[in-house]
Formats: sequence, C-alpha cells, structure tokens
Amino acid sequence: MGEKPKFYVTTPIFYPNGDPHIGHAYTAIATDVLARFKRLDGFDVMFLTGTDEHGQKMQQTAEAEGIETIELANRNSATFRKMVEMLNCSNDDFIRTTEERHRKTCRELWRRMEANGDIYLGKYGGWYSVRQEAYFEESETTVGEDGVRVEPLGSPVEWVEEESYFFRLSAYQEPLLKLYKNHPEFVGPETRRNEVSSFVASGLRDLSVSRTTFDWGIPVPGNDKHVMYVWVDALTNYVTGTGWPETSDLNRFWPADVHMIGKDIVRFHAVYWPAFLMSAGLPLPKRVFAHGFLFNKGEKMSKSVGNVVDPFQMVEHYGLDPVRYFFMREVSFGQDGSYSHEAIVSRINADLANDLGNLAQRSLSMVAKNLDGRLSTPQAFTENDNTMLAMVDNLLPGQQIAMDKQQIHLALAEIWNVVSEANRYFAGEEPWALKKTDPDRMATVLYVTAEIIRQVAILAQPIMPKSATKLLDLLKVPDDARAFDQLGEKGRLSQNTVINKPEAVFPRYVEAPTS
RNA sequence: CGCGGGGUGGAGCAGUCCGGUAGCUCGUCAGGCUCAUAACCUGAAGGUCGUAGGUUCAAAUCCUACCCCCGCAACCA
Repeated sequence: MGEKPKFYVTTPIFYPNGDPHIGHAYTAIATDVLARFKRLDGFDVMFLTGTDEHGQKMQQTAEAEGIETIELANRNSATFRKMVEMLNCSNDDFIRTTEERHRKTCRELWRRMEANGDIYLGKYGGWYSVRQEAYFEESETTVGEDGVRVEPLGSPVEWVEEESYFFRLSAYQEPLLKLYKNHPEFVGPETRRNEVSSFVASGLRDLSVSRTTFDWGIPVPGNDKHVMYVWVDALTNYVTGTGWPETSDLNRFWPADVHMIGKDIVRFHAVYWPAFLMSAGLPLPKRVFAHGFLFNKGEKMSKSVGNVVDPFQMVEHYGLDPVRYFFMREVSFGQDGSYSHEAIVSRINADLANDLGNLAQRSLSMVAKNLDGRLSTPQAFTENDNTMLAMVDNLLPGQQIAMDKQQIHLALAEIWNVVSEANRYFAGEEPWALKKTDPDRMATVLYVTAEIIRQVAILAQPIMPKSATKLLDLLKVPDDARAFDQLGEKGRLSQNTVINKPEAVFPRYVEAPTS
C-alpha cells in the first residue's frame, strides 16, 4: 500500500484582543471542512489553528484592564480554543505564539533572513496611530479643527521616530511577480491575485520588522531592545506547527497546501510571507485562499452598529450543523456574503429538513414499517434505478475538483442537486403504491433510496459531521466504511442490513411564538 | 482623474472572459400525491438584464459616456 499524500491546511491565527466573532467562526468552519474532506479522501492531514498573542494592542488592552498581558492572552486564547471546539473543528494542534516552540522557530527564521542579508538596521519615522498600530504618510493625515492630526480613519496620530530593523522586501518584487505568474494558483480567488500582483508591480518598499516602543513580543536575536513586528511573528506560526527547525515527524507537512484567510489579510500572506520564506530558504506554501466577509443583512457588522453576532449564541440558537451548513452553502466561498435570521431558517428548513431530512425519513420509515427494517433488492435494477444510482456514484470527482479550488458552495450544490433528484425519483416510483401491487419492487426502490442517502451522508460528513454520522448510524454503515473510498458501487449497503425505526435527523426550525 | 466589487422577474444570486431561445434558489398562484419532518412532485404567472448611445444579421454579454449602491485605501475573519 502506498504512502498517503499529505495535506497541510491552516486558519489564520486569531488575534485574541477581544471576543471571537462570526468571521472567526466562518474561517474556522471552512478550514475544518477542507481538512475533513481531505482526510476522508485518503490524505494524511494536518490542520492547524491558534492565537496570535503579541503586539502593542494586547499590551495596551491588558494595561487597561489592569492585568498582566500574559493573563489576558491566556484568558482570551482559551475563549478562542473553546470556540474552535464548540464548532467541532478537527484541528490537530492549537498554536499560541507565546509558546516557547514558536519563539524558537521565529528566532531561527529571523536569523536565516538576516544571514541572507535581508535584514538591516535603520530608522523609521512617521505619523503613528496607536489605535491602528500603523504609520501613515503625512499626505494621508489631516489636521482637524481641534488641531489634532488624524489618519484617514480618524484616530489621532503622533510623530514617532524609532530605530527599526527592516526587511529588504524591495528585493523580492521580481521573485514575487514571477511566483504569481508561474503559479497562478498561488493566490485565490483570481480577483485577489490580480490585486496582489498589481500591488507588487507598483513597487515594494522595505518593511519595518521590529519595534522598540513596547516589549510584548519575541526579542530580535542579538538585540533585545527590539521585538519582532507582529506579522513576522504571526505568519511564522505556520512553520512552527511543523516542528521546524527541530527534526520532527511533522516536518513532512511543510510547505502548507492551503492557507485559508480572510480577504483583509491577503497582502501579508501573499506578499510578505512568501518573501520571508524565500529569504529564509524555505519552501513556499502552495496556495493562499481568501474568503470574503459576512454581512449582517447586508450591513457590515460592527460594534457601534450593534449587529455583531456571537458565534456561541448563534450555534446555541440554530444548532451547530445547521450553522456550518448555512455558511458553507449560502455564500459563494471567496465572495462576500450576507446572513440573516430569515436566510438561515430558510436554508435549514428547505435544504436540511425538507429535502435531505425528509427524504431519509419518508424512505427509511417505510423500510421499518413494511420490511421489518430489512434493506434488500429482490429485483434487478430498472433503468431509473441505474440512472439514479449513477448520479450519486459519480459525485466524487466533481467534489474533489470543487474542494481543491475551495468552491465549497459548489460542492454542496452538487450534492443537493442529487438530493432533489432523489426526491423526484421517490415520488415518481411511488413505493407507497407499490406496497400493494409489487412489494418486491417497493423494496428495491427503498434500497436505492437508502443507498443514495448513504452516499450523500458520507459526502456530507465534512460539512455536518454529527448529523451525517447520525444518518450513517441509522443505515448501520460500519464505522470503517465511511470514507470516500466506499462511495459508489464498492460500498453498496449490504443486502439484508436491518435498520431501526428512523428518527428525524434535521428537525424543522419553528419560529418561537412572539410574545 | 485613488483602487476594487456590484446594479438581471417580489427577495437573493448565476450567466458577461468565448455575442445567438434569460437560468437557479426562495416566495406567490394553481394542481397532484398521501410514504414522510403541514414535508414531496407537477405546472403557471412574473424580467424592455441601471441609463443613454454605438458596433453587429444578432448584445445581459463587445465599445463609449453617464447615474446609483457597497467595500477598501499597509497591519479588524
């Protein structure tokens, strides 16, 4: 037997300056879906997530709360970890940038970049916004009537000069452009690649990569006055996860196959990160995929508008699998999307309860009532049966293609297309009428339907692990027969499987009385 | 002249690169079925594809101008 191909996928590490919001959950769910899909598809998978705990904002927040920064980090990191668990993410590790292993990796990466001549000491001066944690060009700032100079978003800026190490980003313009050209799949979706590539083409300035104005970070090797710029620190986590520079059996996972990110941090992942890696002489990730933002009824969520949705509450309210399904199905992955109570309820009831849930219920309950739960095919398949079966049997290749391009919504649409077809098939065959006229034919129709449910459930596992498991349990599919190699004819439900009376797997969402 | 995305039946979207009967989901209306989670199936109504020009035998699709909406503008998924 051959070695399994490896697949390494990551979420961005979350900045635990505050509580997790729906966007964090969205990224985590999507990444989990990919990881689970690949595992079921026979890959040796590593899925990493975690928290990015350094930087001035963390230090300031802690000061404001009157606690040690590490206490804040511990507390908030734990909340993010809880969120990931609550979402039933199958991450293999949860990294914290305050861990010793990460410090080691960062410092080694820095040394490599330095040894390669890409790090030099200089002076950085500019209009600095504490709130944005960023410098601005003087031309970007304006002086208000109160005499206070502010950046475009309105936070006050002050003139700051500090000694800083710089990374010779300018030297990587050509290599980066070549990367985008030779590996167009490096950044997805395409619109993001165009953005990145035109940004790089417009010229790159060297990047300030250290700070002396605070100390909550990883010290620069050989100069303790400086701590590393948070993005050098944060991005490196992906390598830390594979044990580098120590020799480890995890080393095999680098380079990452996909970095899943939100569109706001494309530049860091698609420009800075590959540049850092080239400098340090490490292989580059295969792909960076940026998804869009989620809007609450079309409005950007923000604390001031008060439409921020807490993922814990959302899942509490609708249930985890419905939420996972909703986000993966509703929005074209990669584009911005919108969510609302109405849209969620509609998806839950139409797709889950009515289409898939009810298909299982209507067919399996007939098996329980009329066949003592026994699945069998007393007759040869008709043309209809074969057409229907062929449709499910052939789902996998399309799923693989869609998932490799992170087109999760398309993968789901294809599955549900089969579910709809199965409902049509069922209605057309009228097994309830066959009960009286041709019981053998009825049994065959029910078997075919059960077989469709089996395969749909197997394919739905990445999206809705718990619910899909329930369906497979109902069908008495053995635990070791639930991977994708069991799809198609090979894994057909065994004759004379005896199932129990089915229970509803996807209940309808019923609006609570408003009073 | 900052950059980008978008304006398609009541709602949300696909189609636009590679012109040629305008498609999907939800909703609405009518019918069917009764196995099932008041679910399922069939059919129908409903769009001058933002506006105005142009190219063409033919434009949602290409070109020009304009209007409107929404994001972003070096560190918030």
